[in-house]
Amino acid sequence: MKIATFNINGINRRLDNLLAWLKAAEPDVVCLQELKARHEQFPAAAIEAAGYGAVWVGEPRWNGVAILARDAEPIVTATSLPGDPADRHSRYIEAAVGGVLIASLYAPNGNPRPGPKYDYKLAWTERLISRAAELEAMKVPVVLAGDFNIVPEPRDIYPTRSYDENALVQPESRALYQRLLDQGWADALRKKHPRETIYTFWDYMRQRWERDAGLRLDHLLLSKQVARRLVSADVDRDVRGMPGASDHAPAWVTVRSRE
DNA sequence: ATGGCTATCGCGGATAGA
Repeated sequence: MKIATFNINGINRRLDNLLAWLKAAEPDVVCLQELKARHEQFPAAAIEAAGYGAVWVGEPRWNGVAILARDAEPIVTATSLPGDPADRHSRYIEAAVGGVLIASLYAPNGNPRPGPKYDYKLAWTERLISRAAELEAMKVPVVLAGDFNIVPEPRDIYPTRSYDENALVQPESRALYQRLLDQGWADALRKKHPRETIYTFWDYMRQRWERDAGLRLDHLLLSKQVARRLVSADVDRDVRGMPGASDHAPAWVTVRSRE
Protein backbone atom coordinates (compact mmCIF):
# COMPACT_ATOMS: atom_id res chain seq x y z
CA MET A 1 0.00 0.00 0.00
CA LYS A 2 1.43 3.34 -1.10
CA ILE A 3 0.30 6.43 0.80
CA ALA A 4 1.33 9.89 -0.40
CA THR A 5 0.98 13.52 0.62
CA PHE A 6 1.16 16.41 -1.82
CA ASN A 7 0.64 20.14 -1.21
CA ILE A 8 -0.78 20.84 -4.66
CA ASN A 9 -1.05 24.67 -4.32
CA GLY A 10 -4.25 25.05 -6.32
CA ILE A 11 -5.83 21.80 -7.53
CA ASN A 12 -7.48 23.30 -10.60
CA ARG A 13 -4.48 25.35 -11.64
CA ARG A 14 -2.37 22.20 -11.34
CA LEU A 15 -4.78 19.45 -12.33
CA ASP A 16 -2.64 18.27 -15.25
CA ASN A 17 0.41 17.99 -13.00
CA LEU A 18 -1.60 16.03 -10.46
CA LEU A 19 -3.07 13.61 -13.02
CA ALA A 20 0.34 13.00 -14.61
CA TRP A 21 1.86 12.24 -11.20
CA LEU A 22 -1.04 9.94 -10.24
CA LYS A 23 -0.54 7.97 -13.42
CA ALA A 24 3.22 7.69 -12.95
CA ALA A 25 3.37 7.12 -9.19
CA GLU A 26 0.20 5.03 -8.79
CA PRO A 27 -0.38 5.83 -5.11
CA ASP A 28 -3.20 3.98 -3.35
CA VAL A 29 -3.97 6.89 -1.05
CA VAL A 30 -3.23 10.59 -1.63
CA CYS A 31 -3.51 13.38 0.92
CA LEU A 32 -3.78 16.76 -0.80
CA GLN A 33 -3.38 20.22 0.72
CA GLU A 34 -3.93 23.79 -0.45
CA LEU A 35 -6.72 22.93 -2.86
CA LYS A 36 -7.52 26.66 -3.11
CA ALA A 37 -11.00 25.77 -4.33
CA ARG A 38 -14.54 25.92 -2.99
CA HIS A 39 -16.18 22.60 -2.29
CA GLU A 40 -18.09 22.67 -5.57
CA GLN A 41 -14.96 23.63 -7.55
CA PHE A 42 -13.17 20.38 -6.69
CA PRO A 43 -12.48 18.51 -9.99
CA ALA A 44 -14.29 15.37 -8.82
CA ALA A 45 -15.04 14.09 -12.34
CA ALA A 46 -11.41 14.22 -13.46
CA ILE A 47 -10.24 12.56 -10.24
CA GLU A 48 -12.84 9.84 -10.64
CA ALA A 49 -11.86 9.33 -14.29
CA ALA A 50 -8.31 8.79 -13.08
CA GLY A 51 -9.59 5.95 -10.93
CA TYR A 52 -9.83 7.62 -7.51
CA GLY A 53 -12.60 8.11 -5.04
CA ALA A 54 -12.27 11.34 -3.10
CA VAL A 55 -13.40 13.19 -0.01
CA TRP A 56 -12.53 16.83 0.59
CA VAL A 57 -13.26 20.07 2.38
CA GLY A 58 -12.92 23.26 0.34
CA GLU A 59 -12.74 26.97 1.03
CA PRO A 60 -13.06 29.95 -1.37
CA ARG A 61 -9.47 31.15 -1.71
CA TRP A 62 -7.13 29.28 0.55
CA ASN A 63 -6.50 26.05 2.38
CA GLY A 64 -8.61 23.03 1.46
CA VAL A 65 -7.63 19.38 1.98
CA ALA A 66 -8.59 16.08 0.38
CA ILE A 67 -8.05 12.33 0.58
CA LEU A 68 -8.04 10.26 -2.62
CA ALA A 69 -8.25 6.46 -2.75
CA ARG A 70 -7.52 4.32 -5.78
CA ASP A 71 -10.53 2.18 -6.74
CA ALA A 72 -12.14 2.93 -3.38
CA GLU A 73 -14.28 5.45 -1.52
CA PRO A 74 -12.67 6.87 1.64
CA ILE A 75 -14.93 6.60 4.71
CA VAL A 76 -14.90 10.03 6.35
CA THR A 77 -14.35 10.15 10.11
CA ALA A 78 -13.77 13.92 10.53
CA THR A 79 -13.91 17.05 8.38
CA SER A 80 -12.37 19.47 10.83
CA LEU A 81 -9.80 19.42 13.59
CA PRO A 82 -11.58 19.17 16.95
CA GLY A 83 -11.04 21.72 19.69
CA ASP A 84 -12.24 25.07 18.32
CA PRO A 85 -15.70 25.36 16.72
CA ALA A 86 -14.91 28.97 15.76
CA ASP A 87 -12.05 27.85 13.48
CA ARG A 88 -13.52 27.87 9.97
CA HIS A 89 -10.32 27.06 8.05
CA SER A 90 -10.43 23.90 5.92
CA ARG A 91 -7.21 22.34 7.16
CA TYR A 92 -8.08 18.82 8.29
CA ILE A 93 -9.89 15.77 6.96
CA GLU A 94 -9.74 12.22 8.19
CA ALA A 95 -10.96 9.01 6.56
CA ALA A 96 -10.53 5.24 6.65
CA VAL A 97 -9.07 3.56 3.57
CA GLY A 98 -8.12 -0.09 3.31
CA GLY A 99 -7.94 -0.63 7.06
CA VAL A 100 -5.82 2.47 7.73
CA LEU A 101 -7.06 5.69 9.28
CA ILE A 102 -5.69 8.57 7.21
CA ALA A 103 -5.50 12.25 8.18
CA SER A 104 -4.71 14.88 5.56
CA LEU A 105 -3.66 18.06 7.32
CA TYR A 106 -2.52 21.54 6.40
CA ALA A 107 -1.08 23.29 9.43
CA PRO A 108 -0.99 27.10 9.54
CA ASN A 109 2.18 28.74 8.27
CA GLY A 110 2.29 31.14 11.21
CA ASN A 111 4.03 34.14 9.66
CA PRO A 112 4.51 36.94 10.38
CA ARG A 113 5.81 36.30 13.83
CA PRO A 114 5.08 37.44 16.46
CA GLY A 115 1.38 38.08 15.94
CA PRO A 116 -2.05 36.49 15.68
CA LYS A 117 -1.05 34.17 12.83
CA TYR A 118 1.77 32.72 14.88
CA ASP A 119 -0.53 32.33 17.87
CA TYR A 120 -3.01 30.52 15.62
CA LYS A 121 -0.28 28.21 14.33
CA LEU A 122 0.72 27.21 17.85
CA ALA A 123 -2.89 26.76 19.01
CA TRP A 124 -3.82 24.74 15.91
CA THR A 125 -0.84 22.45 16.31
CA GLU A 126 -1.73 21.97 19.99
CA ARG A 127 -5.16 20.81 18.83
CA LEU A 128 -3.47 18.46 16.36
CA ILE A 129 -1.43 17.00 19.24
CA SER A 130 -4.66 16.39 21.15
CA ARG A 131 -6.30 14.67 18.19
CA ALA A 132 -3.14 12.64 17.56
CA ALA A 133 -3.21 11.44 21.18
CA GLU A 134 -6.78 10.23 20.72
CA LEU A 135 -5.85 8.41 17.53
CA GLU A 136 -2.73 6.88 19.07
CA ALA A 137 -4.81 5.58 21.97
CA MET A 138 -7.01 3.63 19.54
CA LYS A 139 -4.07 1.29 18.82
CA VAL A 140 -5.04 1.00 15.17
CA PRO A 141 -3.09 1.77 11.98
CA VAL A 142 -3.03 5.58 11.50
CA VAL A 143 -1.12 7.88 9.14
CA LEU A 144 -0.97 11.62 9.79
CA ALA A 145 0.11 13.08 6.47
CA GLY A 146 0.39 16.60 5.22
CA ASP A 147 2.07 19.96 5.33
CA PHE A 148 2.92 20.44 9.01
CA ASN A 149 4.63 23.77 8.23
CA ILE A 150 7.43 22.91 10.64
CA VAL A 151 11.08 22.28 9.74
CA PRO A 152 11.86 19.57 12.32
CA GLU A 153 15.62 20.11 12.62
CA PRO A 154 18.28 22.52 11.31
CA ARG A 155 19.42 19.92 8.79
CA ASP A 156 15.93 19.98 7.25
CA ILE A 157 16.56 23.39 5.67
CA TYR A 158 19.27 24.55 3.28
CA PRO A 159 22.12 26.55 4.83
CA THR A 160 20.79 30.08 5.30
CA ARG A 161 20.14 32.78 7.88
CA SER A 162 17.11 34.14 6.02
CA TYR A 163 14.66 31.92 7.93
CA ASP A 164 15.99 32.66 11.40
CA GLU A 165 12.91 34.68 12.39
CA ASN A 166 10.49 32.48 10.43
CA ALA A 167 7.68 30.62 12.20
CA LEU A 168 8.65 27.37 10.47
CA VAL A 169 11.94 26.97 12.34
CA GLN A 170 11.22 28.44 15.79
CA PRO A 171 12.05 26.36 18.88
CA GLU A 172 8.36 26.54 19.89
CA SER A 173 7.30 25.09 16.54
CA ARG A 174 9.94 22.37 16.72
CA ALA A 175 8.96 21.48 20.28
CA LEU A 176 5.38 20.89 19.12
CA TYR A 177 6.57 18.55 16.39
CA GLN A 178 8.78 16.73 18.88
CA ARG A 179 5.80 16.25 21.20
CA LEU A 180 4.02 14.42 18.37
CA LEU A 181 7.01 12.12 17.93
CA ASP A 182 7.13 11.58 21.69
CA GLN A 183 3.58 10.20 21.54
CA GLY A 184 5.04 7.32 19.55
CA TRP A 185 4.58 8.45 15.94
CA ALA A 186 7.32 7.56 13.46
CA ASP A 187 8.56 10.23 11.03
CA ALA A 188 8.63 7.89 8.02
CA LEU A 189 10.97 9.86 5.76
CA ARG A 190 13.52 10.37 8.52
CA LYS A 191 13.22 6.78 9.70
CA LYS A 192 14.03 5.45 6.24
CA HIS A 193 16.72 8.04 5.54
CA PRO A 194 18.39 8.75 8.89
CA ARG A 195 21.36 10.69 7.49
CA GLU A 196 20.19 12.13 4.19
CA THR A 197 19.19 15.67 3.39
CA ILE A 198 15.48 15.59 2.57
CA TYR A 199 13.46 18.53 1.26
CA THR A 200 9.82 18.70 0.16
CA PHE A 201 9.42 22.44 -0.54
CA TRP A 202 11.37 24.90 -2.65
CA ASP A 203 10.21 28.52 -2.82
CA TYR A 204 9.33 29.89 -6.25
CA MET A 205 11.55 32.89 -5.61
CA ARG A 206 15.25 33.38 -6.22
CA GLN A 207 15.82 30.11 -8.03
CA ARG A 208 15.48 28.11 -4.87
CA TRP A 209 14.64 24.95 -6.84
CA GLU A 210 17.56 25.32 -9.23
CA ARG A 211 19.86 25.87 -6.23
CA ASP A 212 18.24 23.04 -4.24
CA ALA A 213 17.51 25.54 -1.46
CA GLY A 214 14.69 23.53 0.06
CA LEU A 215 12.89 22.82 3.31
CA ARG A 216 11.35 19.66 4.74
CA LEU A 217 7.79 20.66 5.66
CA ASP A 218 5.67 17.74 4.50
CA HIS A 219 5.64 14.72 6.77
CA LEU A 220 4.08 11.28 7.13
CA LEU A 221 3.73 10.25 10.76
CA LEU A 222 2.95 6.57 11.32
CA SER A 223 1.33 5.00 14.34
CA LYS A 224 3.19 1.96 15.69
CA GLN A 225 0.66 -0.31 13.99
CA VAL A 226 1.75 1.12 10.61
CA ALA A 227 5.41 1.79 11.39
CA ARG A 228 6.18 -1.87 11.82
CA ARG A 229 4.84 -2.48 8.32
CA LEU A 230 6.91 0.34 6.74
CA VAL A 231 8.83 -0.75 3.64
CA SER A 232 10.00 2.46 1.97
CA ALA A 233 9.58 6.24 2.04
CA ASP A 234 10.71 8.95 -0.35
CA VAL A 235 10.06 12.27 -2.08
CA ASP A 236 9.18 12.55 -5.78
CA ARG A 237 11.53 15.48 -6.28
CA ASP A 238 11.22 15.43 -10.07
CA VAL A 239 7.63 16.65 -9.78
CA ARG A 240 8.92 19.99 -8.45
CA GLY A 241 10.87 20.51 -11.67
CA MET A 242 7.94 20.04 -14.03
CA PRO A 243 6.44 23.02 -15.91
CA GLY A 244 3.87 24.82 -13.79
CA ALA A 245 4.77 22.79 -10.70
CA SER A 246 3.57 23.29 -7.15
CA ASP A 247 6.23 24.64 -4.81
CA HIS A 248 5.98 21.34 -2.89
CA ALA A 249 6.89 17.83 -4.10
CA PRO A 250 4.91 14.69 -3.20
CA ALA A 251 6.21 12.52 -0.35
CA TRP A 252 5.13 8.92 0.15
CA VAL A 253 5.48 5.66 2.03
CA THR A 254 4.84 2.05 1.13
CA VAL A 255 3.65 -0.35 3.81
CA ARG A 256 3.17 -4.11 3.79
CA SER A 257 -0.37 -5.40 3.74
CA ARG A 258 -1.73 -6.29 7.14
CA GLU A 259 -0.02 -9.20 8.89
C1' DA B 1 13.68 46.22 5.49
C1' DT B 2 12.45 45.15 1.04
C1' DG B 3 11.62 42.40 -2.85
C1' DG B 4 11.72 38.36 -4.98
C1' DC B 5 7.25 34.56 -7.26
C1' DT B 6 2.59 32.39 -7.58
C1' DA B 7 -2.00 31.61 -6.19
C1' DT B 8 -7.32 33.26 -5.79
C1' DC B 9 -10.79 36.48 -6.96
C1' DG B 10 -11.95 38.88 -10.79
C1' DC B 11 -10.25 42.50 -13.86
C1' DG B 12 -7.04 45.97 -9.87
C1' DG B 13 -4.87 45.14 -6.34
C1' DA B 14 -5.41 42.97 -1.82
C1' DT B 15 -4.04 39.00 0.67
C1' DA B 16 -1.63 34.70 1.70
C1' DG B 17 1.89 31.65 1.31
C1' DA B 18 6.79 29.99 3.57
